[in-house]
Formats: sequence, C-alpha cells, structure tokens
Amino acid sequence: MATGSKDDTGDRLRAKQAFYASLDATLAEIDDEEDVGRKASAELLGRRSGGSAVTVAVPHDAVLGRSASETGLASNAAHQVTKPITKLDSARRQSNAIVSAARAAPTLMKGTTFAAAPSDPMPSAAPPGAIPKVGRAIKRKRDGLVKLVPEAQQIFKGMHFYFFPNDDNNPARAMRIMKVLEYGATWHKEWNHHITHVIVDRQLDYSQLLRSLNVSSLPDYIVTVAEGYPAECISLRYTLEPNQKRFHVKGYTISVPSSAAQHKENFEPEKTSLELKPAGRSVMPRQPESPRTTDEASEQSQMLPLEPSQAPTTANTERGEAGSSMAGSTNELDEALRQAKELRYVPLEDDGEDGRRPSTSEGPTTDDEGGSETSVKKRKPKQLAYQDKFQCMKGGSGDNDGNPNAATISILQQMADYYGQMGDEWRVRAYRKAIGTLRNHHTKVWTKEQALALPQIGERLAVKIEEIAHTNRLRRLDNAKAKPADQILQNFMGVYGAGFGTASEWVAQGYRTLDDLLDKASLTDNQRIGIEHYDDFNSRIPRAEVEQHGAVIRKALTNIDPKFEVIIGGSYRRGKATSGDIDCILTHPNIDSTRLRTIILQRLIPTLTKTNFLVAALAATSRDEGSKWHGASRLRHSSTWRRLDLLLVPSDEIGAALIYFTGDDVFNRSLRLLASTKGMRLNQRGLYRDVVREQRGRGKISEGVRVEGRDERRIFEVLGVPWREPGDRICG
DNA sequence: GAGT
DNA sequence: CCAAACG
DNA sequence: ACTCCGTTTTGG
Repeated sequence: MATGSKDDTGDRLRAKQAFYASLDATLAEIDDEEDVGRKASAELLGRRSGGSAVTVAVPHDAVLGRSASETGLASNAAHQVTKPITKLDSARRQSNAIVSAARAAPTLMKGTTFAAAPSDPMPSAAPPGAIPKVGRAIKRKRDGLVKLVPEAQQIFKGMHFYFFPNDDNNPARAMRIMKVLEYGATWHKEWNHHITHVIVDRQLDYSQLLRSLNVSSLPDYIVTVAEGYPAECISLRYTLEPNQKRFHVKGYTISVPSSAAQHKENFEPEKTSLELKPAGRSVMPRQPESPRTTDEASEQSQMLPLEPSQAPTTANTERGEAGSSMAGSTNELDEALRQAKELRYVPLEDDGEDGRRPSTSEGPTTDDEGGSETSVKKRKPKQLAYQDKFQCMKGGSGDNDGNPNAATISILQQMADYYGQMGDEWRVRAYRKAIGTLRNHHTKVWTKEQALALPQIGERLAVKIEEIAHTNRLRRLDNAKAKPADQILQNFMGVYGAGFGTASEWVAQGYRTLDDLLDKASLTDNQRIGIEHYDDFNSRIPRAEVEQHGAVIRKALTNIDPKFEVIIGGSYRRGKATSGDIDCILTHPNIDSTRLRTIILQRLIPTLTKTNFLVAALAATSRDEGSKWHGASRLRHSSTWRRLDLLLVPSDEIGAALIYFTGDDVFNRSLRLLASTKGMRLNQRGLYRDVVREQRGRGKISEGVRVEGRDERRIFEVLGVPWREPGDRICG
C-alpha cells in the first residue's frame, strides 16, 4: 500500500518528466536558428511521438501503468525520481539535459559557424562532454553598437533601406532600423539612387510617401513595403516575397497594369507593366533583377524626385560620396556600425521635416522611463522600493484595451497557458507576474532593455518581449501551438477533479477522449461528474446568470433567517462580464461558524437540492469543521450545470473572506507573501501578526494573533497596501 | 521563469 | 500522506 | 540552490 502509492507517484513523476522533456524539445526547437536545425528537431519529436524516443525519459512500464520496480530498466528512472528529486524541477532539468544533447547533435552537424552566446538562456544542464548548444543568431546591439549577425545570415546584406518617415524618433521604427542594420542592410538617411527598399509605417500611405519625396512615382524596382516586412523576414530568416497583401502599403497599387499606365508619363510603360514584381524577387540583394537594364534603372533613379532643395546635392551623389549616410560597397560594416552608433544617441526630437505628424499611435512619444533619457547605460538597477515588488501594491483593472502592451500580453498569456497545460506551475506564475507588470506599464515596451528594467521581468522574458513587440508574434508559441499532441492533455485537464498529474496518467494509459475515460478509466465520483458536465463546467457564465444563482440562494437563505447575507465574490465581484464559476459568501451578523455550518448544511443545502437547484455536491464540508461547499447548481429553466462554491463566514471574518474570495489569485498570493515578510500571516479568516516561522518565511511555529478579520480595508491598511477596489485586483 |  | 481545488 | 500562499476537502 505504501509501496503502491509510491509507485503511483513514481509513474506520475515520470509522466511529468516525459512531458517536460517533450515540452523542452518542442520549445527548444525554435531556438535553433537554422532551418536544418529545426528539421532535425522535428524528426526527433516525430520519433518521440512515435513512442520510441520518449523512452529516454519515460520507461515503458510507466505507459503500461505498472509498478516501476518490476522492471530492471526502471531502476534508473526510479532513482532519478526518488533520490535527488522531491523537486520536480530537478527532474525536469535532468530529462532536459538528455533531450537537449540529443537535439543539439544533429544541429551541430550542419556546421553552424558561431559559438554559443555567452548568455545562453537555456539552462546549461548538458553533461561535461556534451556538444555545446548552437548559439543564437541574433547578436544584439550592445553598448551602442550593432552586432551584425554572422554574414551567412545577413539576409539584408547589400540592400539599401529608406524608411518613411526616415528617422528613428519612434521606438518601433528605431527598432526596425536597428534590426535591419543587424541583418546587413544599409540605412540611408537621404534619398538616393542606391535605395532598394522603402519601409513605410503602417499608418502612412503611398501618396504621402510620394509627396514627401516630391515625386509622382517611384521606379518599380524599388520595393515598397509596409513596416512589418523587415521583422518578418528576420524572423523567418530570408527575404520574403514583398508582394504580399500584408506588406502592402496603402495606396500603393502594385502590379496593376492600369495603375502603372497612369504613371506612364514618368516611366516607360510597357516594360513596367510586364514585369511588375516577378515572384522571384525575394532573394535579390543588390540587383533588382528586374529585366530592365541597369541603365534604365539608373536613369530612372536619376529622374527620381528629390526635394527641390536637396535635389542638387543628392542627385549628384551618383557614386555615393554623400557624406550623410552612404555605404561604400567595401565598407558596409563600418558604416553600419557608425550608423548604429549615431542611431543610438539621436536625441528625441520632433520630426520637423514632414508636417504631418507621423506620430505612430503605438509609439508613445513620451518615451517611457521618463526623465532618465540618456542614461541608457543604466545597468540594471531594478532596485524597487521593497514593497513595489509586490503585485498587490499595484493591481490593475485588467482591461487590456488601450494598453499599449496588449499584444505582447496576449502572446505571453498564451505562452503561460501553454506552460500551464504542461503543468509547469512555476513558470506560469512567472509569466503571470510579468504580464501583471506589463499590464500596469502604460507605455509600450519595445526593447529588451526596457523590459529588463521592469519588475518580474528577467533576461529570458525580456528577450521574448522584444521579439513580440518587434514581430508581433513569438516563434516559440507558434511552435507550441502547432503541436496537437498536447490537445488531449489539455482536454483532460479541463475535467473537474483532474489536474496535471491525473491527466498525464490518463494520457499515458492511452486514453484519448472523454468517452474513453468514462468507459475505461477509473474515476472518482467527482471526476465522473466533471466529465459528464465537461462542457457546462468549462463554459463561461454570463454575469446576469451569476446574479440569478445568487438570488436563488439569497432567497432561500433569507427565508430561513432574514439577516442572512449573500455576497457574490470571485470574478463577479471584480466586475467581470462572465465568470467561470459562482462564488458565494454566506454570512450572518450574529451566528457563529458552527451554527452557520449547521444551518447551511442541514437546511439550505437540502432545501435547494430538493428544488433541483443544487444538482451535485462535489466537496461538501462534512464534519464539525470546515467552511466551504463545492457543487453545481442549475437554474430552473436551464439545463446547464454551473460550478457553485459557497463559503461560510462568521461576521468577524468577513473582511478576510472577502479578500480571499475576491482574488484574483495572484493578488491573494502577493498579499500573503507581503504579510509573511512582515511577520504576519493572511488567510481567509483574518490577518495575524507575531507569526513565528521556521526558516526564512516558511513553516509557521506560532499561529500568531489575529489583528483583523472583519474589515477588508483595515487589512489593507495594516499591511500597508493602498486600498484597491475589487475591480482593480487583477494582477494576472 | 524571476528573485534572492 | 498526497493530489486537487479555491481565490 | 532554493523559494515562489495558505487553506480545505476528497480519495486512495
């Protein structure tokens, strides 16, 4: 029995390991910069899902659901699990090492040229002899210099970019410029005939560009694309076909002969219409490869329209002496570096030149971090005023609308969800905390450095945030989402009564659908209910319906004693439009917890059960202890079961209970953590002081003395937390 | 994954 | 005892 | 290397 449960645990742990392993493999996959690397990893994964490679982390007997100790093979794994590791984290790291090494090998074979970056974000758990992991291609700017990516990856090499607007006053654009420089492009600050690409901000259109250049048209060998183009090329590692809808610049009628005809006065007509944007244009540094002769091209470029004032100067800069920002063919690297240095220190100034403020809606003109302007070199103070480290000090309303980081948050949230499906609760928490601070930061975070300065955001998340801000997506996530294998796990974890461990076992035992479970798996009563009403329990409850459920309870309760009070808590109290369940606090001004429990259990519950309002009891407080009741309820004319939680609260605990039952959970944890750092303790019954704890924080020896339980606000006060309305307690 |  | 659940 | 909230209830 003891051993039996131990084996169960072992199996579960191994199952967990397996998922961690596959997770890491999946996610690590995209860290490989080269497509070959990706393919190799994909193969690895393929075998894993085929069931063979996964044995590295999971012995077959785990799949069979048999005791590990019965097979010799298992002993290693069993040791792994039991000995060093009560901490799953460690278990995970071990399996990770295996997978990483296995994964790294084929990648490396392909002869990637550069060494691992010094700050390799991956946990370097690889054994001594292991092949070092291939480093990231993206060398980031540092100390004001652009680090060019290795030459082989300079997808923009030989390309000459002109941005519109052509400055870096906007952080987003500055980022784009920085990036294209890193990838080998040359940025021209003045118009000239070398320019091969024009990158137009999203909110501007082609006619504005033409007006700015004072021309009626551009030669069509010049690639004119919307702002998202460079980022996507970079993220996909090659120059994409620019003639795609998402790169279209408003007002730029591409490859439409009729429109070309309109410009026929300026340029030679037929040829133009003939080969507008041949599809092969993607990879063509330097020579536009348009059939038109270079002569023609240069002719045209000379016809190019320059602003009258500049025209003389620039027009003559045939050979590109144009001191401003020409890149000689030889010295592009130096030039890029020089440009980058300039770029870095360009002070924020209004783009004087074009009258129409391009002020991108997204680009906060007021750069964040306020005054510290040039102190870009701030290393990483991250010295927050102690209490600012607690999310409960800030809170938030949760409305992502209008938040400049909404897109980033959304993607990080998806990542968190994904990790949640994998059972990595700690990482999920980290993500949720980071999301919380991003949500409070009312300025778009564009760069790694900006992100790094924020609390709860470290090196790895900062990199991700930068990538998201820049590309509006995260390759890791794309990858994670692409893998359908975990859909089953996700599905199972939605069952009430099943968490990651249980769901994993079900998967390991070969179950694939909820019906499989009903048929074959051994289920607890609650789990069976959870499966039978899977859709009910996993659908959102409209606010109005939450109120109706509350009203039913309130009515029944006041029928027993008019002084009873019913408070709907949870996300309802936080003001959300829908809720996942219904949380009711039942209280009475002068009835103690014992009598409260008796009344609820012996009168309310039976009554409401009899009227078919309560349809299931999942976790009912039974004995003379306890204060909560979990079950399901159903409105009279509805067939949908809703999860209903009741909390029985004597009046002197109502304040603490409100905090507890209002959440959100991140806020609660944060409050409790803050309390613990002040030698106090917070739970659903009250706030206690003089708590004596074992070692740093944990394990209490003395329960402490309750200082407050009745008054929600006073609990905040005592903790030194500024009051937050329920709607502002959304931290995650 | 972040902070100590 | 552990897993799962609640906010 | 270690912590990351504190509690209640079920069920093996």
